[in-house]
Amino acid sequence: MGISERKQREKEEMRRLILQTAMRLFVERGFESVSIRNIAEEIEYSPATIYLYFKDKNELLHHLHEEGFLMLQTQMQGIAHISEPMEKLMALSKVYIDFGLNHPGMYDLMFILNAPMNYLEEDQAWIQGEGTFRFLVDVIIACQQQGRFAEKNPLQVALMCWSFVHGLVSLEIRHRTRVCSRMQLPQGDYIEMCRVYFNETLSRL
Amino acid sequence: MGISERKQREKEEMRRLILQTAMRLFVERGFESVSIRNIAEEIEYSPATIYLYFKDKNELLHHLHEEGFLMLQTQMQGIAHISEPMEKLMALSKVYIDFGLNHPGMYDLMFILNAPMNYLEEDQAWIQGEGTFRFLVDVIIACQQQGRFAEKNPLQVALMCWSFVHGLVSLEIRHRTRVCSRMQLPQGDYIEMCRVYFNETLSRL
DNA sequence: TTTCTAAAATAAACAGTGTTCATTAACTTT
DNA sequence: AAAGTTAATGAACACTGTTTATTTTAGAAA
Repeated sequence: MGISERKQREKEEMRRLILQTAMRLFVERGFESVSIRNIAEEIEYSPATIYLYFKDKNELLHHLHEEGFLMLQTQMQGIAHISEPMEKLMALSKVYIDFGLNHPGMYDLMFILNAPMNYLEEDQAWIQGEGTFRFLVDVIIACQQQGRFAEKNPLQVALMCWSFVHGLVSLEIRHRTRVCSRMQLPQGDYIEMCRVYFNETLSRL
Repeated sequence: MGISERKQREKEEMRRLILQTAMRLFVERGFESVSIRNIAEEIEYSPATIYLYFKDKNELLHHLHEEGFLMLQTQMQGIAHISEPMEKLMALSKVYIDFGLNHPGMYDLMFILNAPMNYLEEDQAWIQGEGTFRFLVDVIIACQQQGRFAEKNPLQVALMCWSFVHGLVSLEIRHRTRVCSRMQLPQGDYIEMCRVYFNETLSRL
């Protein structure tokens, strides 16, 4: 029964072709100008074909956002070797911020846009987000075992850290930090702000 | 020459009618489902008429986002009387977070969406944002005069505070805090997190 | 009061979007 | 070769923001 296996394989290849093309257009010309028709034209198929492989655009975007998490997690593997917890927390923040500023479109999809979340049911888990968040929580717990962050709920501390760096990145991406550039706050000092946040304040809890 | 004055007034009234209707639809049925045609139908004019009063949708959204800042600033006036700076900082955070969670569509427009910023030229000031940010900076400076926040750049400290609360609100609005609700972090504890952030950590700088 | 003119409003179109469905083409099985 | 199954598509639907030529409206001048 090699035929149905081949068909399965071809179907999977088609899915990947669509995703890869969508991703390429996405980073090439930005998110808001990637339509189903654009993708279809690029792969020389009819727009309707894409709907044979993905329920709707939300599902397509969800899979793209999944790819984004693979990218981010790859970056995060680069700091897995760091054993000193506070150093690791700083390094993690740097990875996160760099990722956001270097791949704003991807960051958008992962942490700002509604679309990829609309694909999930109300009660369904956001697996990618949880996996990444878990990484942060574990670092926080390691910090706590060194006596940092008092005996606070590690999830709460993790959410505080995440909120802080997400706030920085998303305000920057959506051009809201303009209030600062006009006020002569040195740009690109985000890592320094993390250092202040983590080393000089949060860690004294 | 009362006629041209009346015409001016009528023109201004029409602008307000469009803005008010847009705003109503906007809070009623959410942002993504408010089209120029919807607004036009609601006020019983042709869609093309709206383009006689607003250059494009970006400009319309920019004026809506301006209204949002008026709302927020009104809320902020409610804490103007507080003289103790750290208390004021906490109250300001509460106002900001409550505003975001109670008017997610408005918050979206003011701090997340690209559209209203696209109306501004590259080098043009984001007046509304700067005005509101200034309020925060002044509170920070008052805190510093009490010996808080060391001798850090007040703009930087302000951006850190803003990033933190914006991170919390925007992750919540865009349903990214799902990672926590599934991990049993008590929801609605944002104000407590601010307390920890400001009182127990940042203020020790 | 009637004609002229300038402003306001619109109908219709353009080019695009996501999505669906009846029809066609290709391939597998009988 | 005929029948059955699956994949792909053309064409349409109901939208979107936006522009332009045309018509309506209303004040000014005759």
